[in-house]
Order: sequence, then structure tokens, then C-alpha cells
Amino acid sequence: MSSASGRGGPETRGRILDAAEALFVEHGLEATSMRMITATAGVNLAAVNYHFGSKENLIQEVFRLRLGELNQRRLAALDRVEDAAGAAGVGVKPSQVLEAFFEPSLQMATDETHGGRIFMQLLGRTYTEPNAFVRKFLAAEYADTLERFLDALYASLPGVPREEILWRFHFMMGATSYAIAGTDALQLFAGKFDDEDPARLIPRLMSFLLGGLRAPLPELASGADAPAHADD
Amino acid sequence: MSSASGRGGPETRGRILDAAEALFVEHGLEATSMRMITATAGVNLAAVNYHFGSKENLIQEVFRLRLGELNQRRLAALDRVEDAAGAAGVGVKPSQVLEAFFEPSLQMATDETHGGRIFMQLLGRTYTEPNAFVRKFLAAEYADTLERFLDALYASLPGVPREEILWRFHFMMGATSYAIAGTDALQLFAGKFDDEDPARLIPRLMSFLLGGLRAPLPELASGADAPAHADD
DNA sequence: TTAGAATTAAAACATACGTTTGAATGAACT
DNA sequence: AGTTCATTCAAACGTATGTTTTAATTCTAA
Repeated sequence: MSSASGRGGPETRGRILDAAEALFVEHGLEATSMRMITATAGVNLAAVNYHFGSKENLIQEVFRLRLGELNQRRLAALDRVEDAAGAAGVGVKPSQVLEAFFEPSLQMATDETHGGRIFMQLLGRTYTEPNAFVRKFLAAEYADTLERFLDALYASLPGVPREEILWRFHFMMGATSYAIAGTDALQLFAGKFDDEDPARLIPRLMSFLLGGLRAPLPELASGADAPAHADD
Repeated sequence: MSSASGRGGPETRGRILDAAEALFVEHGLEATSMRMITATAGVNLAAVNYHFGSKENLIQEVFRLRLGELNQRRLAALDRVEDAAGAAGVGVKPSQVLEAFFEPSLQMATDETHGGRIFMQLLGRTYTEPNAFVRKFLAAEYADTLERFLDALYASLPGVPREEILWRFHFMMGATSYAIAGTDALQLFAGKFDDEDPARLIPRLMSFLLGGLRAPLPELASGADAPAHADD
């Protein structure tokens, strides 16, 4: 079994991971067959089952590797922000929390050299993947990171119910997912985006997310009081 | 061939549509087999190919039916808003445009009696569906409606570049998609939502969307001027 | 060089898929 | 009654799936 790539194996394991990642994005998890993967990777069909045991294990491995790195970057960014604020004796700002969470994904998504862009498109799709075992696995991988960021956001927004923060975080992940899945995955706006420069995507999205996060709280279902938002 | 359900056919066609819709949500398009559909509908395996020709045609029919109704409601709502504003001699407000577009989806999504809720979950997932023919079809079905709403939004937001509106609309659809896919589809926040009352989802989301839409414009990539947003 | 483990290769495994076929059914019309 | 025609049915079609098996090969270490 061995760890990364056995001994001197001609990187068969790594080639499978790369090929699988790219094909998962292009065709989805279910629609990507073992034969497509092995053919693209230029290895024998049996290699996947030999190195990973099963297709499910391969999928998990693809996600675990990249998602682990992504969440590590996020937590490191949050650490830096909290340390700096602590040293200055002030609280962390919501915008800083958002940036710590979403910037790493966007950086990864717009990094052409790294295979990151491919992965982030895959990840965005997978949040809503119907496949039960994939969702369960993803939730487990995310749990700790999500917990820390929700706490940080809650601390940075006094007076906002935790419930509301939870929902807005959910909405923000949705907006980010679409931002990353982007203009080539979603062709609804085909031919309408003049400017797809990924460098400009980050400020665009961050501005939108901040606006949404700091929007006036909605009136609670009971239709009594005055509307909370300025109505335009 | 006949239109709705032939002559006295025991609604075989309709039962297939209902079963397919529910199964597509639960397992995805590719992972839902003809045998699952026909077994759930209680009809013969060959019935799908007889009534719809192929699985692809069945998928298209499922989407066409509900999406047609949804977009009709959206356009009707926009008509009402524009007529009222025209009669009063004022412009349409951005919040009104948003409500005309997103409220019908949320109404449909939270309507338990109708099969609407099921469909909206399916639709939210399908925007990012890797399957090419589904995306193409969806884009075609959406084209006219989207065009009208983008125009209305552009007219209601003087001074905001059309490019920016396009992006923010994209982001808003992402947030809405997650809102609808909701807490049972996406288990990342499992056990953390205390309040899943769908009636409160609408004001929650609308408040968030409005905040995002009206956020200060991002600085354009050139790192010159002062930041446009109040930084917290 | 040789023994032994790790890896690759070709082939077959059983199962599931979407679709097609041809006969049986049953109501509507002449 | 007989005929027609849309629909349903059981069965099989060919193809593709993930996985397993067995043999050949490559590399490592003594």
C-alpha cells in the first residue's frame, strides 16, 4: 500500500488522481468511468482498484487531498487575522473573516498553473451532489473548519442572532460556488460576459458577499413592525 | 402520440413524470435509471420509451413543464411591477425586480402541496450539471426570461455597469440555489439549523440578496483609488 | 545473481444500463 | 359482430459498468 507513491512507481498513483480530478469536473462523479480515468492517465484499468481499492475510495482521496490543503489555508488566514486583532486589542472585523474563508478558495480557483481551478469547480458542484456518501464525507471534512469560522463571524457581529449568521454563511457559499463554477460551467449567460478576468472576480464577489452579510436583518415572520431594510 | 394523456390512459404518462421528478432529486439525473422510474411509477419498463421516446426526452419534458410555469409567473410579476410604476410615473425599484424573479421560485420551493418543492431542488442542482445537453437546454429555456430581467435591473440601477449587474445576478442565483437545496440536501451544517421554517426563508434570503445587489461597487483591478466599501 | 515483493497487464467476471421487439390487451368505432 | 388502433406487457437486445483474477513484469534488497 505505501504512502504517497510507493517506491519508484512511475507516479501511476498521481497520474490517476490528476486524470480523475479533471474528468470528474468535466463529466461528474457518476458519469466518469474507470476506463475513462485509466485511459486518460495512460495506465492499466486494474490500477485504480490496486492503488485505491475502489472508485469510491478514489473519489474520497481526490477530495481529501485538496480540501485538506484548502481548509488549512483558511484556518491559517483566520489565525493571522485573530492574532493581529488580539495584539492591537480590537475585535476581528466581519470582512476579515469573510476574506479568510473565501479568498483561499478564489485564489485556488483562479490559479491556472496549479490544478486548483479544476478542483474548485468540482467542489462547488459537489456541495449539492445527491450522492449520499459524498455529502457525508464532505460534511465530515468541513466540520471543524466551519465551526471555527462560524464562531469568529458570530463574535465579529454583535447583536446578530447565530441563526441568521448560519443562513447567511450558507447563502454566501452558494454565491461563491456559482462564482467559481463560473461562466463556462453555467452557460445560462452564454456570450454575455465581456469580462471574465479571474483577477477581477475576487473583488467583485467579496463586495457582493459583504453587502449580503451586512444587510439589515429581515423582519421576523410575524408581520408587525416596520421593515428593516431601506427598500431602496 | 396525442397531447396530455392520450384517451383514457390511466395517467401512465403523468405518473412517469412525477416519479422521474422525485427520483432525479434524490439520486441525480444520471444515477436515476429507467427501471427505478418505471418501478416507482408502477408501470412497465417500456412505457418511458413509448411515451417519451428516450430518457433524454423525459428529462427535457420534466424541466420544460415546470420551468415554463415558473418563468411565466416571473414574467407576469415583472409585468405587474412595471405597469404599476409606469402608471405612477416612477421607475421600478431594484428590490421589486428581485422579488419578481426570486419570489416565484421560493414560493414554488416552499409549497408543500404542489410538487414544486421537489422540482426547485432539482433545478438548483441542475444549473451546475456537467451534462452538456441538459445545460444547453436549460439555457435555451431561460434565455428570454433572463434577458428581460437583466434589462429591468439595468434600468433600475442607473450608474451601475451592465457587466456588474450580470455578475451579481449570477451570484444571487447561486445563493438562491443553495437556499432552496437547503438544509436537507446540503448536510454541511447538519444539526445546526434550529429554524427551518420555510416561511421565514423568503425574507431571510431577500434581505441578503438586496444587500449584495446594492453593495458598493468593487474597485476595478487597477489598484489605485480608495476602497469603495466602508470596510465594516 | 537470485529471491521476493510490488506493480502492471490482459482477460474475464457478474451485473446494470437504455432501448427494441413482438405478442397480448382492451376500449372505440363501423 | 368485427376491425382498428393505441397502449401495455414480458422478454431479450447489445453495450457499458466496477471489480476480480491470474499471469507477466519490474524493481529492491540480500
